[in-house]
Amino acid sequence: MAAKATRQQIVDAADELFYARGFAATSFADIAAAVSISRGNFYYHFKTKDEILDAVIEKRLADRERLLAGWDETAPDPARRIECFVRIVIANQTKIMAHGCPVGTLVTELTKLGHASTDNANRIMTLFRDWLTRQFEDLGCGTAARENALHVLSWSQGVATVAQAFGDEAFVRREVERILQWLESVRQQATGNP
Amino acid sequence: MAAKATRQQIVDAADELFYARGFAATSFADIAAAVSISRGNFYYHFKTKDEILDAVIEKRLADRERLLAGWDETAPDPARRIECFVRIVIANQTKIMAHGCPVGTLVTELTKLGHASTDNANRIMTLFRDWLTRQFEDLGCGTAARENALHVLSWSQGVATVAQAFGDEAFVRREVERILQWLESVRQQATGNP
DNA sequence: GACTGATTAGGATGATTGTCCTAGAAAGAC
DNA sequence: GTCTTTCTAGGACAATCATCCTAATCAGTC
Repeated sequence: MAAKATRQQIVDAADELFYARGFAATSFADIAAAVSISRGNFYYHFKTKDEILDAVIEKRLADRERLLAGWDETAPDPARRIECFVRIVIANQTKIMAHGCPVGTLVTELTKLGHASTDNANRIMTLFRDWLTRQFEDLGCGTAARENALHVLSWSQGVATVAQAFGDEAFVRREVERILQWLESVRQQATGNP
Repeated sequence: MAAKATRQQIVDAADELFYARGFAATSFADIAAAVSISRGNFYYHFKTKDEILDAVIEKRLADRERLLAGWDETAPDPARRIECFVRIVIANQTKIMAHGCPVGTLVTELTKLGHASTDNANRIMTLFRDWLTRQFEDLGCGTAARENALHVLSWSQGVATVAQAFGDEAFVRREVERILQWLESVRQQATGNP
């Protein structure tokens, strides 16, 4: 139980540090210091840095799956669910302006490093893409569902990058309004409902 | 002259390596090997790694300024100039799918590193933003010019990130068509011309 | 209370890093 | 041809890193 707690603490700390500083720039010592344990103890739980990375990816994946499943249950229709997705850039605005998108920046970094876990990290991107595709299908978009899903995903990545660069809150709000307006027009065209 | 050539070679090699692997993951030895010079010779031209980074940023900035100035001269109207900007994601598609946007990924990395040259790198982002703003102003968008500029910039960053993640060429083409359609509607509304 | 396995601490190791130094080669001035 | 400046080479340095190892401590069982 103490072990479980320690392991969980390590993954949580690594998750935040990888997000804030990047994977490569975060050292064993950094994570150990954040959890207040020794490097030796560290090695007992994770034999390599790549193992921690994979654990962090699994955690992030599980977190996002839970988030999406929650929206599937609570939001009444696909359009509202997509809106939930869109609004996370406002909910997480402060963190995004400081460190960008947790998913996009990790994939970018691992790709550049030629890291073996790149595909693994990409599973989170794929999760978002497929979930969004399902929502647009439910909305009645048919074959355009996947295209629209990638459009929303791409939109979120762009907003995160520019928000990080300029730290412009008003920009984020305007972009959310803009994409929601687009979403509404897609919904009307797909359903025929006003 | 030999010195100038060597220095230029170093900057060019660093530019490519920083793009392909990232700034932190590129070592002195990597750049030296790419140019086939010794680390000692290296130090003669650049005293610190940060100096190389700043030189690379200056080069990228100058390259982009030249690119934009070229469009200012060759393209007949602001809408066509913005279209030139949009189409670079197709022209550079292969590199973007491999390493993302050279500007966006650098800013993201330096921000995470808390690097002193973050603001410096952001000057390239700002260059794009201000140039795009000028184009939308010339188009007659008035106060919406800056908002539209950020929209296009954000669009390009999102496309680059998703293209890098999924390696989907068709997605890039569709997104270009989409934004050009939007651009056309903005132009019509701003100018009143068909 | 002794025993066993899980957990922790902290130092050792070898590789890599950015930085620095010194000596020699090249090149141009006089 | 000598001299001075510019350039190049290659090794030395301390710091940092991921990784590994060994010994101590803890918790639960008999």
